[in-house]
Amino acid sequence: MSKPTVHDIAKEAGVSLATVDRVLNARPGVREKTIAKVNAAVERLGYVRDTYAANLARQRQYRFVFVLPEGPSQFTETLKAALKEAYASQIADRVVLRTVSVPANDPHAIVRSLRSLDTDRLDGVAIMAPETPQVRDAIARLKEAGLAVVALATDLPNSKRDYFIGINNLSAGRTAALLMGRFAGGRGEVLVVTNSMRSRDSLERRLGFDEVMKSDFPEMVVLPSIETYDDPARMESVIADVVENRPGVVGLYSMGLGNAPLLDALRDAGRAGDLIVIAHELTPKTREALQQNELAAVITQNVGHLVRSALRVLRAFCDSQSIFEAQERIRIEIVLRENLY
Amino acid sequence: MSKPTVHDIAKEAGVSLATVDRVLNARPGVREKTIAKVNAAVERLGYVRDTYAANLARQRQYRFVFVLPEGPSQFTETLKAALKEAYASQIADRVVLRTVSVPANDPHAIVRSLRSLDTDRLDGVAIMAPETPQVRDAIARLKEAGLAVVALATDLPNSKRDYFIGINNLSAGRTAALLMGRFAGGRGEVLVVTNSMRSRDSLERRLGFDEVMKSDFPEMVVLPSIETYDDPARMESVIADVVENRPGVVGLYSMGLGNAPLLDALRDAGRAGDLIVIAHELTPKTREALQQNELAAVITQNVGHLVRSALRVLRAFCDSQSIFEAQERIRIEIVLRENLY
DNA sequence: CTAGACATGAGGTACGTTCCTCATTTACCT
DNA sequence: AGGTAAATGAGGAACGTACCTCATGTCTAG
Repeated sequence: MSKPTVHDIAKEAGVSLATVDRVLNARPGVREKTIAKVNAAVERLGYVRDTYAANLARQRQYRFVFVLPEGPSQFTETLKAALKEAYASQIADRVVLRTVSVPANDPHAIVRSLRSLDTDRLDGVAIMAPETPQVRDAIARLKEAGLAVVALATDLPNSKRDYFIGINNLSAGRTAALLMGRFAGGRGEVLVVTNSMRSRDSLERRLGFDEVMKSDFPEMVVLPSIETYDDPARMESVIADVVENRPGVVGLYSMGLGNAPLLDALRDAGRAGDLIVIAHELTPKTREALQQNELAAVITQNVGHLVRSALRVLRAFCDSQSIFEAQERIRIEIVLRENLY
Repeated sequence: MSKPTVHDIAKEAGVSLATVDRVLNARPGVREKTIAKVNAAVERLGYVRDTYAANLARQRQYRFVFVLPEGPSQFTETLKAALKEAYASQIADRVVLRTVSVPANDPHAIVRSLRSLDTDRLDGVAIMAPETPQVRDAIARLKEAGLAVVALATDLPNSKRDYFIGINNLSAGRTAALLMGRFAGGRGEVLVVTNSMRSRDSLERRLGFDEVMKSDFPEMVVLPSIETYDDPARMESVIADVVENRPGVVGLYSMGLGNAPLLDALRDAGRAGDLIVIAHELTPKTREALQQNELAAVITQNVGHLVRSALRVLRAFCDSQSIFEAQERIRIEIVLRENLY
């Protein structure tokens, strides 16, 4: 009645416990025919390995480091909170976690941090950082040392990272465009702002945004991307310019970070709730703006999923197990005023 | 260096292993002073119980039954698939699962099924069924027998169920209205269809839909709900009527089940991709319709979350542990063509 | 036919916890 | 002080799996 164990498999297959163990753990020294017998028994009894017991016996420890951008970004804060939360749950069992903060805009500092990691006392690293040649080299070094490496939230596609955990930013941009186009009724001009176009995320989002705008809303005009370089004053002047000189602008797509200054500037200009504003990442600020109808929609990813997925994937790579892709795909979530949860 | 064990605690507190065990598991027969000593040691060493080992030793088994509506509903099918998937993962550890199908529209058959459950060999039940007085009574009986009972997807608010796992349908309706209003530009008539208004879900969605329509889009006209009683022919005639006699209709909100016949009828009438159609539940059919631009949006809940959450909550109630509400809240997801994942 | 390689069996220990029994110590009451 | 109840200690078995050693069985090449 209860779950079958390895002993049951041994009996069912007519072999010894040792052989069952050899087959289940892919150890050498078993004939094809015997392997088939054991697998058949597994199949027949519906055996599933008791991970509790297995991990206990294996005495496995996973030592991971999360390298995250420092500074008071709302996104990073929620990420750290999610990490703490995941650590307290069963997903982090047998995981020893450490977080390292690095200045996001200083490639050398990032590299220094990555190089200072003690690869002997580590099994995996999750990195959220912009891609530079130096970062690529540092990752190559980590991989050579045999660590599992995943890119978190921001991809590092040309590095040797094992996996990317995050949303497809092209799709995110396409989703934003579809919403913008439909909300605007397919007419008018759209302003696109970001803190920096040097970030891969912004580039990809812009690309996707343009694709859908062109194909689905050919009558709309998308203005060139404006960079604010995290400067609130610059943001103010951009918005002021729109108010005064651009009466045709009906929508605003904020691709990058820095939604707080944007919302402030809109309020100051008296255009909050009037323009169709679509932004990224659900934070306390954007949440409030949704409630106030100052944001039409927020496109976001579930940060809890992000870190849980990172942990699962790192573990899988450490054990050179395969990954259940469907479970690790991070969804592009659309949040409106009414589904703020 | 590695995690402290009960043995370390015993040494640190200067007591025996047996006493540590008594304290950790709140067994009687330990002086207050000794309890304090042990707890101090736990604190000092940062001991956390190894749940793997604990569950292994405890030999805990959770015997759950899922009572689901039978019949070839796409939603039920995906639910069952998700259940199977969850069963194979760590979330279902030490869980013995069984599924029971009941005819959704036969309250007596549902009650018969619920009554036939052997409460002695069961720890918890998840039920997806419309609420009737008889169902309420049957649930009361299950509770009296000491089982954990959760309502799945459809709430049973007046029964003695311990918890409801699913989305807030009022919010779902409100979300649909917000999308519909913004997509339609705040003008035009909206047709609302469902297979049956006898379902609480449809009632609540309609309520939420009307609320937002009235407050945010006062110029739009929402027509009375039309019931199709799962009859494709009736669906055809409803759509045909709109095409011929209702030129003012710009949008269609499908609140309930039966999206396949709806989409067929729209295609037949040549109105697919022309009307703004919003429906519920992501299934292969609605997924395809999104891709074809025949559906403007789908409002859905993640079925994987639904069952995982149900399993977690049932376990928590069995162990009379508290529930981490934030984790169990099922999100109202908005799916467009571009974030179909 | 036999050496040697390979396949399999038998049995043990370990992981961290739970839960049990039985013996011993301690504290308290009269 | 003696008796009794409560508190504590000591030790062991079990959970399901991993991993180890050593013995034995089986096949194949020369």
